[in-house]
Amino acid sequence: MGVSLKDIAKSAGVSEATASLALNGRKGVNEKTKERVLEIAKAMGYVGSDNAKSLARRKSGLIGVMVPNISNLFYSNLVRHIERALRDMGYKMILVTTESNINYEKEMIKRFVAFRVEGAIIYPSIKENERPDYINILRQNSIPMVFIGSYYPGIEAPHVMSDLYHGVREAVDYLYITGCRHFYYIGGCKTIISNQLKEKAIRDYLTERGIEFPEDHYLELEHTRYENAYIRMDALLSSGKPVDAVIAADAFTSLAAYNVLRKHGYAVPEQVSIISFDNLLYPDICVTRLSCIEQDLDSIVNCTLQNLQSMIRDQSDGVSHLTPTKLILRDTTRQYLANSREKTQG
Amino acid sequence: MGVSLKDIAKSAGVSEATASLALNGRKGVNEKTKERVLEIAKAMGYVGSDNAKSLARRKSGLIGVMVPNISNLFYSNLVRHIERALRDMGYKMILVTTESNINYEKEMIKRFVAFRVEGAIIYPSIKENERPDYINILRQNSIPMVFIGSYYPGIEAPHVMSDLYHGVREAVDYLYITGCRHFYYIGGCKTIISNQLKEKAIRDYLTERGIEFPEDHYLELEHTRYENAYIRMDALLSSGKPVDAVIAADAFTSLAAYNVLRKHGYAVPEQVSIISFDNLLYPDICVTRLSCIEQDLDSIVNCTLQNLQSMIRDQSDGVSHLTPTKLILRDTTRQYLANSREKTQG
DNA sequence: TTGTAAGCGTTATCAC
DNA sequence: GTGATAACGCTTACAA
Repeated sequence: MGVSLKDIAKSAGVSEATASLALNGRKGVNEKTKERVLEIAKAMGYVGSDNAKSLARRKSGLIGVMVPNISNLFYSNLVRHIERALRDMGYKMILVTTESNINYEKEMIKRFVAFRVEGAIIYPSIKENERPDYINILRQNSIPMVFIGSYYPGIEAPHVMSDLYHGVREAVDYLYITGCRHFYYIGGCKTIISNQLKEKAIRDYLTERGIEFPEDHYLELEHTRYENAYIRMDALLSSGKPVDAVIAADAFTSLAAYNVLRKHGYAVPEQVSIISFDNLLYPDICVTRLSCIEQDLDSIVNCTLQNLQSMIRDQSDGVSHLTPTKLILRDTTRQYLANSREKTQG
Repeated sequence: MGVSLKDIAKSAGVSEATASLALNGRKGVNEKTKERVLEIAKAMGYVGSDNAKSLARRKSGLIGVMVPNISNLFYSNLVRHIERALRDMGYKMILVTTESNINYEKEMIKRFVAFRVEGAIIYPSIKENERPDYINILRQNSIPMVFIGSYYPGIEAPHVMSDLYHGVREAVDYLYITGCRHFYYIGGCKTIISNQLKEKAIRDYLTERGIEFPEDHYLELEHTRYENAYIRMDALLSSGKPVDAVIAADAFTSLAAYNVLRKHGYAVPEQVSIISFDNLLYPDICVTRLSCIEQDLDSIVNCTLQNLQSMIRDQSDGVSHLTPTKLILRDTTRQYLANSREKTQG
């Protein structure tokens, strides 16, 4: 087994208590003794067991972070931001992924409890999740949690996410005033809250303008992969229905839309505009620089962690927060010419 | 604090020992008692503390996995493979990243020890690492480790990685027999073993053919980012030196090379061939489908874990292994015409 | 079938 | 300054 405090104490000829004080840099230890202990510890490669420390201190110093996967640049960026912030706060991150699988999600929630994390950050991703009460096991063990990016309704926990409703409205508005009238959204399942917000934003805006947004204009993807998006867009364009605006869930989905549109002979953005979510792929790498709705990761992460910290420290309830998005106009949207605008506010 | 075994035992009116037996599904417990305990545990949301279990059982069930970062598709894919395999083996993964920063790497090695992981999988990424002896702290705490993807010389531990030497030789051979004579490599620091292997492969092959591979044909990047690669390639082409073959460290580097070549008016692959490492970006998304040297992740991961498991179980030393790569020819290399080949074997 | 008690590696509270 | 000792939450002989 590993080197233990007992080994160090014995080797230094002191009690475990003294060795512990010395190793933790507490005062009240003779300088000589301290040096000797430290030296021996270093020589023997002693690293205290976090298990034992957690038990004895009654706190683990761990924060659980749950995301659907890490092969997606959006999540891995998010995780990176979180880890950096957590490190600054003196916490260690336990990262788990769910692959959007409800069984894994349940398992990982339990793992958080088993690890006795002091707080949990959860990115919801389960589609068919009418009863997400398995999450309440955190509450039963008095582990504070905050949703990030979206949330499951019915769970008492704050969420921190982009103001998708207004972000999408802003995008739709821009598309509208640059002349678009036939809108489509292509992205994830409607059962997920964040997608419902996007859909509602589009529908509300268009309804105010007297334009329909029929159910089938939301191209719902089981998985938001390039291939799936490609197939759906291909079917749509083959049907001959008019299209002049596409809002897409992420860069890959947008690229699929772009490629299909080109294949069918549409000019982007002259005939059809595309607005993507997230500002991730290096602009240079893509053929065309995507216009997009950028999320403010820094602000989302900071707010999430402030929430969590106050929940941990002050037993507070935490408070939900929406951070503003930013519409970035590049090559897949038409230019706005001031005099082309009929009416600005919806 | 969380719900503890004591709470369950008290609530069920049994001793902690009995509750423990029941919860772990051991035999020798009255069926009625067992049911009662289980029911109460479920109602109270009991999840045993892994800390306490690890201490009591003298094993943590944890495997530490260290990669430079997770925002890179290559690493996140690798991690995904590892996690899946680990799950099947009944281990829990502790994932940490180093950002290729030696201080973080040291910190994370210590964290592995502090967590009392049963084994460690390490992807080396530190450039200026003459004395990586901080890794020996694992050995001092008798934690088996295996390097994956590369290794640090001087550390007694097996490594599992692609046979880069022969993989690159195969690629260079293909380029040579399709007519290339002016080779460049663009990628990471030469101080990293895996890069040294690649360089040696190119130099050895070309030397055998009587072709020079001067030092400055290895375009060494501090960080293998798109932008950096773009700048270096741009400088090279501006210098007017002849180029007709580029081997690049990954998809982004290759894309940079491709874009710069096009910008300078070179036809790919007619005038210049490009071979990338790793088969990652969806072929459809890129303008041009990259020819590449594919690594066999499955085989690397399986071998790594078999190694680790036997080191844990049998205290064996583990054995290093090189897995073959596969040359995938697509649109950035010329076609091989049988009669154009002068001599096949190097 | 159940309970008692020792032990895992620490920290923390007291005496000394 | 230092050393016993209890406690943390659990497992596991061993006894009952």
